[in-house]
Amino acid sequence: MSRELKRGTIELVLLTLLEERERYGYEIVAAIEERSGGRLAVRDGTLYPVLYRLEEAGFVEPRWETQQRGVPRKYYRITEEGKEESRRLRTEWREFAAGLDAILDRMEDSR
Amino acid sequence: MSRELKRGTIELVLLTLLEERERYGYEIVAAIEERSGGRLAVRDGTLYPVLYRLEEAGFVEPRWETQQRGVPRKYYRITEEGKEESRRLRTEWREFAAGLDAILDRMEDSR
DNA sequence: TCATCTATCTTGCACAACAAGATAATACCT
DNA sequence: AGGTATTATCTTGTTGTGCAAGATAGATGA
Repeated sequence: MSRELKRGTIELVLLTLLEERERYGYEIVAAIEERSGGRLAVRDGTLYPVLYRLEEAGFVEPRWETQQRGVPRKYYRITEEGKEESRRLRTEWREFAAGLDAILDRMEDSR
Repeated sequence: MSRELKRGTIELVLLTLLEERERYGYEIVAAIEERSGGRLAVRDGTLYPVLYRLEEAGFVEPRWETQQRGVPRKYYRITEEGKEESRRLRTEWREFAAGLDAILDRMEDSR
């Protein structure tokens, strides 16, 4: 899937997945691929910087968890501000998609 | 509307509008705003470089038209390759939107 | 011991949309 | 005629963000 289309949507995807429950980065990478039916994919090198941006903005809060077995994981929890931002981004996405579809819908192959 | 969301979609929008009929740059700016119900907007400084990219790729062909009155206009016509590209981008957009919606749809406010 | 897996993190790059402004021809108003 | 506004195209420099590539490190198993 084109890199450009993803722009501006990854934050919304992360916040949405974190609204369901706490997750750690590596887990989110897999969740995105699975939940989108393989249509979306994000590299971990992309994901971590996004999580830092969200953290700095106060939308998520991290918590280290040392496992019985395996490497320590950094779990992220969404904040109230994060939920608000998620709603805002979701609305913006829907507005955008509706606007674009309004242009595409006149094409003969349009759905 | 956020700058980032638009990324990668402007070429599709232009090709779609040009599939309907020949248009010139300044006209396209207005058409985008009108047809999207005011939800999308693109500046002319953004649009012209996109048209050059499309021209260089062989997806559109320009033609100068000197008006009886007013400044000369550069009309763009879509090529066969351009129509193919338009279909390809349209499919890609729908796949992407479907993938993203699959993630969003589990949220309680999800439509 | 060595490879593999899980997991986090960093650096540098690419590229598209935008702001801001330049240019030019014409139209309108006084 | 002169001055301002309108239509229209084009250019330059900035910015943000996704990605490739690689580093690090602990745990596990052959």
